[in-house]
Amino acid sequence: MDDQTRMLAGLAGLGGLSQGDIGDPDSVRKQLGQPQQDIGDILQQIMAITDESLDEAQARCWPEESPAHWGGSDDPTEGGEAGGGTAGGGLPLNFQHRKHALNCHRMKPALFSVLCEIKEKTVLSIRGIQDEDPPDPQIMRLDNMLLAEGVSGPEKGGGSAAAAAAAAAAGGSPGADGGIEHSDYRAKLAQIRQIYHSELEKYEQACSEFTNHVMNLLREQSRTRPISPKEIERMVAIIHRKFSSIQMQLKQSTCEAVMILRSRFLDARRKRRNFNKQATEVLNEYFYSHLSNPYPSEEAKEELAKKCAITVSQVSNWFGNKRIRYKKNIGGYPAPCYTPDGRL
DNA sequence: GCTTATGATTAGCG
DNA sequence: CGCTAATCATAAGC
Repeated sequence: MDDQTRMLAGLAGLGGLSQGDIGDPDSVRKQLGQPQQDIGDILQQIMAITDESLDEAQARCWPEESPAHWGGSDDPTEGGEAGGGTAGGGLPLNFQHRKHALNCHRMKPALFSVLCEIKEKTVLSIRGIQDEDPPDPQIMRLDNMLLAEGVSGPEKGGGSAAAAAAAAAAGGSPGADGGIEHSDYRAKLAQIRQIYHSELEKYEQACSEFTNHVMNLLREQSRTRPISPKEIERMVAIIHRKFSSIQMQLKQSTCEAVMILRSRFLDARRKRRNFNKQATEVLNEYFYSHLSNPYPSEEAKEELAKKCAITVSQVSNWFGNKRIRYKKNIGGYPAPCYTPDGRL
C-alpha cells in the first residue's frame, strides 16, 4: 500500500525510532526531545499551504483577482510581495519556495507518518458508513420519459415515434392539414431537444473540469498529507452526485416543457377534422351491412381503421356515435312532428 | 350568423 | 373494459 511505503520512508527519516514508538504522536515528540517546536512549525506551514492551494486555485480560475494574502509568515524574504512575482504555471514564487521548504524539511517524513497513523485510525471508523448509492428512481423515470419522447434518444428516425403516432391520431389524410400540426410539433420538439443537449453538454464539461481540478488539488496535497486513491475516488463520486442532481433539474424542466408542448398539441388535435369521404363511406358500408348487429369485433375495427387510415379508437367513437344517432333517427321516425300540410 | 353534422369526451352502467 | 347517452366543440352547409 502507498501509505505503508510512506510510513516506512518516514521511519527511515527518524533514524533510531522503533515501529512501536511511531504509533503515538506524543511518543514521537518525547523521543525527539526538542522537536515540539518543529512539529508545530510544520503543522502551521501545512495549514498555510492548504489555504494557499485554495488561493492558488482561485487565482487560476480568476487570474485578475490576485490573492489578498499569503498567510502570516515571519520570513523576511517573502514579506509584502503578495501578488508579486510568479513563476512556472502561474504559481507565486514565494509559494513555490515554501512548498519546497516544506517538502525538504527534515521533520516532514515523521509528520507524514504520524498523519498516516492518525488517518489509519480515523479512516477505519469512517469506512463502510456510506458507499454504493442505488440508481435514483426519479432520474430513471425522467430518463425513460425523455427517451420515449425522443428528446434524449437517437436523432430523428425512431425518435419521432411519438410525433408520428400523434399525427396518425390527428386523422387527416397524409399530407393534409394534419401535417402542419405534425411538423409544428416536431420543430418545437427539436428545439427543446437542442437546448437540452447543449445544456447537458455544458454541465458535463463543467463537471469534468471541476473533477479534474479537485483531483489535481488532492494529488498535490497527497504529498503533504496521506490521501489514498480511494478517497479521491470517493470525492469524485461526491462531485458527480452533486452534478447529477443539477442535471436532474435540467431533465425535470425539459420533461415539463415536453409535457406542455404535448398538451398543447393534444389540444390542437382536439380541433375536429372530419374523416375523408372514402373513410366515411367504408364505415357506413360496414354499419349498414351489419345493421342487425353493428358492433364490429376488435379485428374488424382494426381492419376498418387500416382501411380508413384512422385509429381503432376513432373507429370505436364513430360506431358509438353512429349507433346512438341512427337509433335516435329511427326512433323518432315513426312519429315525427309533421305539420298538417305534410311538411316536417 | 344560424343550423346541422360530426368527431371527441365524459359520466355512468353492467 | 366496452358500451350508451349526454354533451362539447368545431366543421360545414345554407
